[in-house]
Amino acid sequence: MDRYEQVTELARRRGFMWPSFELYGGAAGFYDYGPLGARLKRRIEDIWRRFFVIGEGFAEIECPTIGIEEVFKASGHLSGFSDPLTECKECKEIYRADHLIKHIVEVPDALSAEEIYRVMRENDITCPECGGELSEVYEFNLMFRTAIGPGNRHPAYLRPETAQGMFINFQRLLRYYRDSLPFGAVQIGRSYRNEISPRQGVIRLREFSQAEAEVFIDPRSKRHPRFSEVRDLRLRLYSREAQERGQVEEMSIGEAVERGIIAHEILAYFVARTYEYLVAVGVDRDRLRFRQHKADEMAHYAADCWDAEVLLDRLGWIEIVGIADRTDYDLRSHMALSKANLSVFVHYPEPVRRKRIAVKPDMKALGPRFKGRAKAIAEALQSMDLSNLKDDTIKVTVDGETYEIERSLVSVEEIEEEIRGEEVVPHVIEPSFGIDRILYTVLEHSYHEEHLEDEARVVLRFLPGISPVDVAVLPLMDKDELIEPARKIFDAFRRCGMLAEFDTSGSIGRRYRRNDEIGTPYCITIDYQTLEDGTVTVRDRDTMQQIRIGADRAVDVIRDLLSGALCFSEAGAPVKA
RNA sequence: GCGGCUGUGGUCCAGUGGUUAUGACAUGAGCUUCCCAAGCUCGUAACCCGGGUUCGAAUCCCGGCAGCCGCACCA
Repeated sequence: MDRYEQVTELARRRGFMWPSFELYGGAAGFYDYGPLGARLKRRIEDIWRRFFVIGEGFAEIECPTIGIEEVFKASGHLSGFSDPLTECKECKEIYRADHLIKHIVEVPDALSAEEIYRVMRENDITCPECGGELSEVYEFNLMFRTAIGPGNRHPAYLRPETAQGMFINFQRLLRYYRDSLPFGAVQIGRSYRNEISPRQGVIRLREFSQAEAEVFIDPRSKRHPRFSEVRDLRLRLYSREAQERGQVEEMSIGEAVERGIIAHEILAYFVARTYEYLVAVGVDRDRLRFRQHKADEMAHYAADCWDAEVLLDRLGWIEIVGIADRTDYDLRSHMALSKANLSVFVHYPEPVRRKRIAVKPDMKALGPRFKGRAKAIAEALQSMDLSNLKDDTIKVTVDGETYEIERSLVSVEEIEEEIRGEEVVPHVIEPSFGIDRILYTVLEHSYHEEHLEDEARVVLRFLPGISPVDVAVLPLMDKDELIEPARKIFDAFRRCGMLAEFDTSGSIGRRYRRNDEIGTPYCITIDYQTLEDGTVTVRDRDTMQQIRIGADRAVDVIRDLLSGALCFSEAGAPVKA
């Protein structure tokens, strides 16, 4: 059994995650989170909120998981997110149709399915495997399609990313942030991709959870005001050039920007924050690197992209976060399709004064004379070069017709104007987190097997605050006189909102091991000494050491241990083994 | 989607065309003043689904589903 198998087996058995629809034989690409998994996921998401919603001040919103067709027309997912496929009628092999005509057509992407099929027939393309006849070309779109209301009048799709929710709410968000850049909005939620063949458990799902931030910035400056906070952070970078050499480089964030390895401060800033977040949820920093996308693997919207990758036992390096500079691609696309103005007026620090020659046609005279065409003629006059305005009569051509206008009907004056700012379409920096993959990584990187004497101890070394259970309360024996005081402590934890488990079954050692396996950081045991002097033992998951503390301090001590305010060895009197 | 391998209690595994499907671990109840998966007693619990062959199928055959490996796919 390799690590992947051990972790998924444990996760299944102890209630972290289960294949969905098992009762009816299952469906690939879907997973349920069990009691411990759902809690673990919530905690991973809550820490994400602490970093990005609270730490960065990005507003969290929640949008429908179903989107109407226009959204994905604009986003490019309707055309760019699908592949033209063809099938061999003989051997049933399936091919990317555009790949088969690559050597004939320069840009097969630009062709429709019908056009590709026509090219294939004209060139007698047959199955590369068996030479059989190929079927008509059909589009396989990775989006799940549905319809709003009865009939098929309003096609809709399950969203393939949460990002579009932030883009289409851009005007509302901009208003919410009182018309000023930069600002960010985030969403944590489900997305859907109808993968052709999902495998590897929770790593490639058809329904998955994303946490995405869309940070709208002024495109004129990609500096970050808090860059100094992360400048000295060192991490492993695997840039395009480094990949050519096959050599990962460790360097500081500041150096990466200075050397132009990461394009700009803002992208680098979020690479750094992503690193901090991943380490804070329990990703092993020695199995974490940031890899730059090569030009040909970039998504259709991205200008630059860095992935956080983790090393997993069976699967190798796996992407868990993508940090992309989406530039103004999305906002411009939505502007073009919706005709809405998705730009921001940015004020200059100082208004700029500028002199300008203004041509003013006399509309009182032009209006009655040219009626409906007056406006077009006036505009033509205004756009004329001054040199054309010297003669007594001015000739203007509008829509192929030439009009003669007396020079006296046009006045030219110099005006001074104040320019206070300009309209810009913001660029978007997008850190996009795959929550399910992060959760699996946390499980695998937390998994430890220890060999004590001749038995194995399996421990999930979750960081405090991540583990699904905060503390277990264990009466040494299943006796009323021990259960009663134990219950009191258990209730005290619950009243304080801490997640405690109460367990009387089996021997104390067995219960410790059970809690090790689900990563409970501390166990409190109530024994006969408790009845005499009111103390209980606290056992530390990682060292298996114990201390004695007063039962009345149990809640405070555990809370401080979990928050890191208190160190275990100083929290109480040590218990000799 | 294609090809190969696989599918037995919660987990790991044994097994056979024919009585009541083997075991370990886990799990439930109980006993044991029991601090690191101890012991004892008694329980609960499975042949992936559908069809076919057969007197009889969990076993053989076909199809489906799921998992693993390879190919393709993964904007």
